[in-house]
Amino acid sequence: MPKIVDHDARRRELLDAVVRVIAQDGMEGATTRALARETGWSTGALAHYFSGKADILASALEFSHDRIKARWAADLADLHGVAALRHLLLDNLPLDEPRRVETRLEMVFWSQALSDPRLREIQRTESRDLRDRVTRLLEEAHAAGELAVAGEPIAERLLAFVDGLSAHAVLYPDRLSAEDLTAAVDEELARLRR
Amino acid sequence: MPKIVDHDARRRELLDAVVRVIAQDGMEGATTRALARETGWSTGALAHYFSGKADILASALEFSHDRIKARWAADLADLHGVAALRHLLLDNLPLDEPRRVETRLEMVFWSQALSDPRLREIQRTESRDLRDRVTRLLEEAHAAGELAVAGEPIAERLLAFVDGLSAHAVLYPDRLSAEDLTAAVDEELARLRR
Amino acid sequence: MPKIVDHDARRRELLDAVVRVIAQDGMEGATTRALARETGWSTGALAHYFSGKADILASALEFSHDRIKARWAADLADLHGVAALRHLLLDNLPLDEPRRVETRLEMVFWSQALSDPRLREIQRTESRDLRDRVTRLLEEAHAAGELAVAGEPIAERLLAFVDGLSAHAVLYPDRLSAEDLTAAVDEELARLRR
Amino acid sequence: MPKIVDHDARRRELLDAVVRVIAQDGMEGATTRALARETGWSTGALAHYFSGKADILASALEFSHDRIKARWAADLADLHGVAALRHLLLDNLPLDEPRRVETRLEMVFWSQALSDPRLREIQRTESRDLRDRVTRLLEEAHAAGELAVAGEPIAERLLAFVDGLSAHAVLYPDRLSAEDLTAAVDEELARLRR
DNA sequence: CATGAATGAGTGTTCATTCAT
DNA sequence: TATGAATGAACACTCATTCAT
Repeated sequence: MPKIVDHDARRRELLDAVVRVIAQDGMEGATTRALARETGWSTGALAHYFSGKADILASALEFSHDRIKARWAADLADLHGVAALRHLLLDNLPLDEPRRVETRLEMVFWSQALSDPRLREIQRTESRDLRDRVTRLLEEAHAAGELAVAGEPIAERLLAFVDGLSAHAVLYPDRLSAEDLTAAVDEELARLRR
Repeated sequence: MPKIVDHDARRRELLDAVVRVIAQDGMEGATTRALARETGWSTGALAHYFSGKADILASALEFSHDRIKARWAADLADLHGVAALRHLLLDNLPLDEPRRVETRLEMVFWSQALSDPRLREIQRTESRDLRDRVTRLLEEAHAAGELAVAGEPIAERLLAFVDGLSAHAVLYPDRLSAEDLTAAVDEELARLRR
Repeated sequence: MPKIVDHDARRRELLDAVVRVIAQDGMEGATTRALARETGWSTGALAHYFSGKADILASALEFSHDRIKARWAADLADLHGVAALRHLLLDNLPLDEPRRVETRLEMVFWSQALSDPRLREIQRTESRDLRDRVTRLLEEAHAAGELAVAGEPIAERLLAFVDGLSAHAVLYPDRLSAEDLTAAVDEELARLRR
Repeated sequence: MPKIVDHDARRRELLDAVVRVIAQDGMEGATTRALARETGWSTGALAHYFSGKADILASALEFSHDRIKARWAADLADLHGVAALRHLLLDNLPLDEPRRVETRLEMVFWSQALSDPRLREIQRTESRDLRDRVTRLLEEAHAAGELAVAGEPIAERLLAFVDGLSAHAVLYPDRLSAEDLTAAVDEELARLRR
């Protein structure tokens, strides 16, 4: 009997390394050799799990999103209304190193998505899901009397704000500390209460 | 008798084409050959004006910023306070095709800057200048009684918001129209009046 | 308790699949994976029966020849003189699909043999055996008064003609039908009668 | 002013080397690196003259055919009837080293053509042109009273015979000398006179 | 015996750069 | 100045082979 590998588990293990490389060195640094080196496997090994580089990249983006959503599922299970909303928004900010990696990855893929329809579609779907989730939380909080307003346009702007803060925070870390980011979100939420 | 060329004028002419290619096809599409083709010159010709590809890219980023700042110098000359502030913020949004090109370019360079210190430094400087300019306009408007508040942190957040909106607008054009973007800025300014 | 496998029978079973792949997709299509897939076994299984790819290819060539010779042994048992000769020559032509496969295989190996001494030696031996067999049949027919001439040079030319017809027939199927091929051989034999 | 290269002349120069490599080492030996080495240029240089390896191979086949046809144009200018026909048929045989190279090349491409429609089409066209040319020479000789028969089927068989002889001569050089090949053609022509 | 995961050298190709003209 | 031919390292990818299971 040959060694049997859990393909999905191995893919996730590989993609974890791929995400690190892209976040660290950008798309130019993400050569197949560099990816193989970071995974600890040979270049040929990647071929068993991905159909090619485009598949690796798209899978890495999906993997990162899946991991984030799994975290939300765990973290938001017991939260509701504004508390849940706040948690979700803060989770989208580069407040610690793992999330700085996520933000950097996301920014690299924003750029790629501008000229790659497949990546753009992945991000479109993910972003819409997040917006809808925020919209629902806004409405939940509004129904509970926690917020004075709700609605998709507000969700839209909140997320744009969060993404703008995230980008600035990783590009200009001396200008926006974790506290600044948290305070910015809290003040936005405070405004929505009025 | 050597041909006399206005180096700086030629550089700007070349960089205009470079900016178009990067905004259109991303960094992967910006090969030296593609850049040369778009400029209408040969690859060797670019070598007379730039020390290499890294120089072309950095120069393209600076060129785009310079052109934007020149536009501000012209547009903001007769504007003051909130009117100037509003114009500046709206100018940072992809409200028309030329500025969509600028936003796309900027996003490509955000990604590059994450792993390229030289580009990051250029953006750092430009971004700080813009933030300081916005801070001054806020204070000017506050002094004139147009705004209830002012200060660098507000400038910081305004610009983060504008960049977040810009990114979302080019990535998800069906979600944020030019009117949505303008309305978002106007409501932010309205809030600052209270 | 190891499984008992008839090695030679298994080899022939594998080689039958190998021959199909080579005849169908050429040498470039005959990757170890493609061969394994067609055999229905894993790549590793082939390693138990062959020392490597070169061995697979040489064995495939020999296998095809062996199968052809076994067919002759059966078909020619009761034939003599010109009748046997005619049968043998026609058997070398791509008159039906199985023999088109044989011709295609042979042509692929002609090409390989030009730069592979081992394959060339196999073909040399097989071709000489066939030529000698044809020579003997010519002499048998001549002795029986069926033919006016005999001799090795005639065998040589007959076989060159048959191979040329075979190659043309598979390369340009619209130019040489099965009937054309049969007629060509029959006219050659008719000439030898005079 | 840059060095200006006659692209077509350079292509022919490169293809001459490509033909040598393929005839010598077969298709497996014709790696881009090996081709570049034989041409005396770098691998990148080939990219200036060919769109890729498939283009190199197809061009090499066409180049060889063009060179052969140019030779015919020169050699057959003053020949007519059977003399022209004889010259043309003998020219198709590997009677000397340059034509052994041509035969080897042709055989490699026969094999490739079996699984490559583009190459097959090139050979189809060339082969049909040659057949038509032979048919015309047969009719010319027949009209001049030099031959007792003529017609396309005879051309078809003559060329199949010549190709079969060619293949056997390069595969089994000890069995068919240049004299044997010449004699075989001459006897075929003698038969057509009766 | 049989598997298929893993290897890494080798492939065709692209590209920033150099430089003779 | 400007050209574009030429380079050769680096790229993504394939493949015959090995081997632990």
